[in-house]
Amino acid sequence: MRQDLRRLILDQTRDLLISEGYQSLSMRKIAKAIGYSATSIYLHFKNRDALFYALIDEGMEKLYARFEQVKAAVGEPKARLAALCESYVAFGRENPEYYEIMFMAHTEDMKRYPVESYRNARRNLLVFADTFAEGQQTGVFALEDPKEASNVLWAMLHGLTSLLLSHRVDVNLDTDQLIATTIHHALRSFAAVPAPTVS
Amino acid sequence: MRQDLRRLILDQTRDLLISEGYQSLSMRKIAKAIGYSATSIYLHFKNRDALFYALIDEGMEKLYARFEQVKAAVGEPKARLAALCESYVAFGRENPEYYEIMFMAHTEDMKRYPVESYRNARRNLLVFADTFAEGQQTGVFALEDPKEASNVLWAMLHGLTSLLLSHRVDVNLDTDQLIATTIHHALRSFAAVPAPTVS
DNA sequence: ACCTAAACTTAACAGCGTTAACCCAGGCCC
DNA sequence: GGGCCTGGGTTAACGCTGTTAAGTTTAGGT
Repeated sequence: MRQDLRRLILDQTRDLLISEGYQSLSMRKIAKAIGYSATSIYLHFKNRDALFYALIDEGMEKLYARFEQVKAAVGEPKARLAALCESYVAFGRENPEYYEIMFMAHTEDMKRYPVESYRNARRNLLVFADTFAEGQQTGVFALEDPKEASNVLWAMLHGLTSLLLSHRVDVNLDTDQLIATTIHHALRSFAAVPAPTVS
Repeated sequence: MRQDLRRLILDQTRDLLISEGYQSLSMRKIAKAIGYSATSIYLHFKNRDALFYALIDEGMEKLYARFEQVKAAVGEPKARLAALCESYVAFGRENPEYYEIMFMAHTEDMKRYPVESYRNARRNLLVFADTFAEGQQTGVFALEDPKEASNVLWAMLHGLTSLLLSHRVDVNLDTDQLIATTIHHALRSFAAVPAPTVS
């Protein structure tokens, strides 16, 4: 069945991505993994990029599901924002292969990323923006534009996560400590109340 | 002469990188650009990665030169830190091709990045750390470890820069505004004095 | 029984990084 | 001067890559 093979391709590609990494992935390897010829993949995906886009979409869904859980569990905006931050970084560390294709894929690769997928991915940012807007109204956050604030926070979190995943951070630094400190500073920068003199 | 061709390879590779991008770069294209056979490149660089490492080193030098200028021009720690942040992001935007290979190159590609180059690159982080340490003593910054703080700040700046370069930021947002806000928040998170209630 | 359409395969193209083998000019030693 | 080595360069080739064109097989409908 048409849908079955598509599902099989996606699953095997994800497994290969996890086990062997993005770099060593090829259409022919995927073909071998699914037990079909390489060209059969093109019956289900326009090309290599389209296949990866589909995986990116899946990753975005996974991340969103995680955010939904946080949203349901934590009501207070400040605490929820903190939980979202931790959730984002944890997602990246637990699913490096997803995170890489989702947010670290090369510029040119993303040029033809479908608009509807882009909009779907944007939902994740909106979770941040909504929380910012909520906390802005209750006066716990100091910011001008929730949308802009969500991008600022995302940039901070993405910087941390991507540096960690690409092993560019000083090995002498404790990773968990660095994550905690970064999130602490990120949140502190949006806090309405005067911050303490020592971090 | 041996050194001349090495220089020519580096220059042409950089030019190709700028004009055609990282993705479409190949040893054979470089060869055509320098007017030699592809294999001649291997007489000067062990392999493709080594060639890129050399370019990364050049990029790190360029960035460092920029930082040195800031260091010389701005004495006060807080103002200097702000200038360094702006300088970092500006470097990324003005030299996207350098920034990409320096900080956005794929994980696996960096596994064999030479240790001495790594140490050289670290100098750039030290400029941040030194400024933090200086401001910490005079009491204008609230932080525990200057080294850790420099990594936190770097993560924030890198997140912003890489998202901008990969065109992942909402096009409706004004780029300069976003940069200003992000840097403002990043610095605010390290400020010792209580921050104002509105950003 | 014949036609069509879908699902899939084989063969091929052009390009990739890299290696092995070879060529050839210049300098050194006898 | 003849032999030899060496450094800088070459060509040919290997085994990859993504992708396309053409061909094959299979199932279903009339």
